[in-house]
Amino acid sequence: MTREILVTSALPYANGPLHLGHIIEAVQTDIWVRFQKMQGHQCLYVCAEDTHGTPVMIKAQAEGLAPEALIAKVAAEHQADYQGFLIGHDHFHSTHSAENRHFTDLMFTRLEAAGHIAQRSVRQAYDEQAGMFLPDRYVRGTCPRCGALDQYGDSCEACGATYSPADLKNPSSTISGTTPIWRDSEHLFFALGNFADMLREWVASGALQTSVRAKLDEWFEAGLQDWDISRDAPYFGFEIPGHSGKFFYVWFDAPIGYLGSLKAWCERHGKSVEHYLNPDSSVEMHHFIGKDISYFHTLFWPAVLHGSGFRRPTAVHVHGFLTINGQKMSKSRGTFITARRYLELLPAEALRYYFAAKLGPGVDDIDLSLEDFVSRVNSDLVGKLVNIASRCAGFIARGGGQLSATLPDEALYQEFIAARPRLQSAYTARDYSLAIREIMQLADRANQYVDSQKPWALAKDPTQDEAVKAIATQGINLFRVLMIYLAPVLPAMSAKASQFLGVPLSRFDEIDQPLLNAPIQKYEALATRLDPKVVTQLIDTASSANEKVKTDTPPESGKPEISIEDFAKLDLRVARVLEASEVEGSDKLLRLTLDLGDSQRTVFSGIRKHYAAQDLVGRDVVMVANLAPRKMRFGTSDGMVLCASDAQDQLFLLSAEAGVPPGSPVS
RNA sequence: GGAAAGGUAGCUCAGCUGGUUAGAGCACGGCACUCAUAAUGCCGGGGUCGAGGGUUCGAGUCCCUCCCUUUCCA
Repeated sequence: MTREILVTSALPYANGPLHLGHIIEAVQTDIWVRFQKMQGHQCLYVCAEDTHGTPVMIKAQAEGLAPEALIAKVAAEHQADYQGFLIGHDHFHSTHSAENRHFTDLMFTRLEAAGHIAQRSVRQAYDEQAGMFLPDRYVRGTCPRCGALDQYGDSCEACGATYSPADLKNPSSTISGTTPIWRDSEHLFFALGNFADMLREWVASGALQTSVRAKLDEWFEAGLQDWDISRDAPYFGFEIPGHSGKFFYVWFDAPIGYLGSLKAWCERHGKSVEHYLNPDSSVEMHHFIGKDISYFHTLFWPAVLHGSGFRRPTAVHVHGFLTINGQKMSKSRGTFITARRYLELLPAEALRYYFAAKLGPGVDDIDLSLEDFVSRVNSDLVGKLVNIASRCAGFIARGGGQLSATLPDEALYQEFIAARPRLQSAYTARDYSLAIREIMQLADRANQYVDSQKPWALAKDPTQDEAVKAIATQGINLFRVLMIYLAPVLPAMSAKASQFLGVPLSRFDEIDQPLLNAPIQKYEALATRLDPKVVTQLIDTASSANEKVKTDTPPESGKPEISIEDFAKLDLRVARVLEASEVEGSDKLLRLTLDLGDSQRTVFSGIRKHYAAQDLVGRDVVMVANLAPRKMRFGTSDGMVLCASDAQDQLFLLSAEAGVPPGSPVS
């Protein structure tokens, strides 16, 4: 039975380049879509640029562009990157489009008419100089709990506390640097709570992975809160009909972008968009997303769809994050690898293959281990898979370029075909790593077969020409089956293989018949080995390649330049450790008593993991003597000792050379 | 703080509802072969399955405690 399937992956946001985290999601989705198409299903893959909101507006200002110009530029870059990775969107649209406005207005109007929109006043930080309300992330200040400086308005990176910008001490606007004032404004809210029963029923329908479902149960338990969907001007977005000066929050119209893109596709292809979106539509709708945006896609989105008279998603498929060499992607570590950077250095399909080999159906994070990446691609793809064709092609060419009329080992061919249902269910379930394992096992079998038949030995005997050709024909046929199995993952390579074999590799059921009596073309390399040195450059130079990126986002590691006067404010002193003891009730802290020559200080230092208390006594360390005292649970810390840390967060205590009297100033 | 996922050979990972000597790929060592992009095949070394308790005739697999990593908290 032919299924109709609408598929989306999350919309990339128009304020920065795509990185490999975007790509893994696109690859996961694309493989699934290509697989469905190879099953003969009608599968439509749409995506769009997510364009609205404060970050885009600010960035456009910073670049001296109109927002429309910025999003056009970024969207073009994003699409080029997607194409580079062979992502086969049937349509790529924009949330800043007539189609999206149509659905956004329509859905809001319907929700409002049905009583799902509430209105109430919200007090929010306001930047008088910039003349705008500030999202939480645009207010920075001192954490109210731990006192860490320069924290975002919603949470503290140092102690993990969450709060509202109003709780920050010394708040300042990241836009103008001025101190924000607090101002009231009317906001519109989507009454999510109205949909609790509907959502529970939807969740029970099996639309979600079990772990995501468990998360939803938690959210249900906590109670569904109204969702603030309006923002005040100035805001780059759609003005809300009937509420002049109010704009749709970017997260309201972003998922609607799926539908806007669908509508644009339908109009170009003479199809009815209602067919896809009616509540009783038989079309399946699948969303692929990262786990960070689960809430929007598993609660708000189905509720908004349902509340405005549309169908709900068939499934939301959530994947984990991408790490590089086991570490979080980070600009300062150089592991923030942009899609562009990768494509400049390496072939797209190598990464597609590697991601496929590691992607499972769960929400676990996926690690890109560069060393593993190289060996995996080189040995699996080149050493095993491509090698089958490469080692057999010569025998066929010498025998006239024509495959034999029969397979010498029909049973082996059957064994390869027999894997098909297992692979189909693995692909369907997004368990690509399982599929790849199976396929590579078969590739091993194919090499074993050739090895056991030793065609190169037979080739020395002219009377054995037919046998040699038959063995190679068997090998080529096994290769053909494998390339069809891998076609969703390796579309370009399978296209090349298709030319080589002279037949399409576009549907799984093509393998029912072996390829016999057919001419094949001269073999040309289908894949080449990755050079480990080049792969290393992904990281080595990624940080410098991203310098441009760095300057237009708040620096993560780099701190703002300071003057000599700023530096002079620090009172750094050499101090001798008189006593050191472990703090009971803490596994990180040591209590240090420091001698400053004319006085003594008590300082708590979180270095217990790296230094034993008794080893510190007598050492001359460097301390900040004029740091504001901080009250802690265990007492007051009156200063801090300085440490260096490496990338693994190993700490190295700074110490002074012997002979310096305690209390000496450091400058 | 609350919650989730994970911690299995040097590396990346499989191990279903508990059951014979814990697996694969890569890396490593030896042998074979030379058709193939020094590819392939065979053989081998290597793991107290995070730690400690418990249930059981029997636990990587179930229960409890703890440690570590990662993630989520609208």
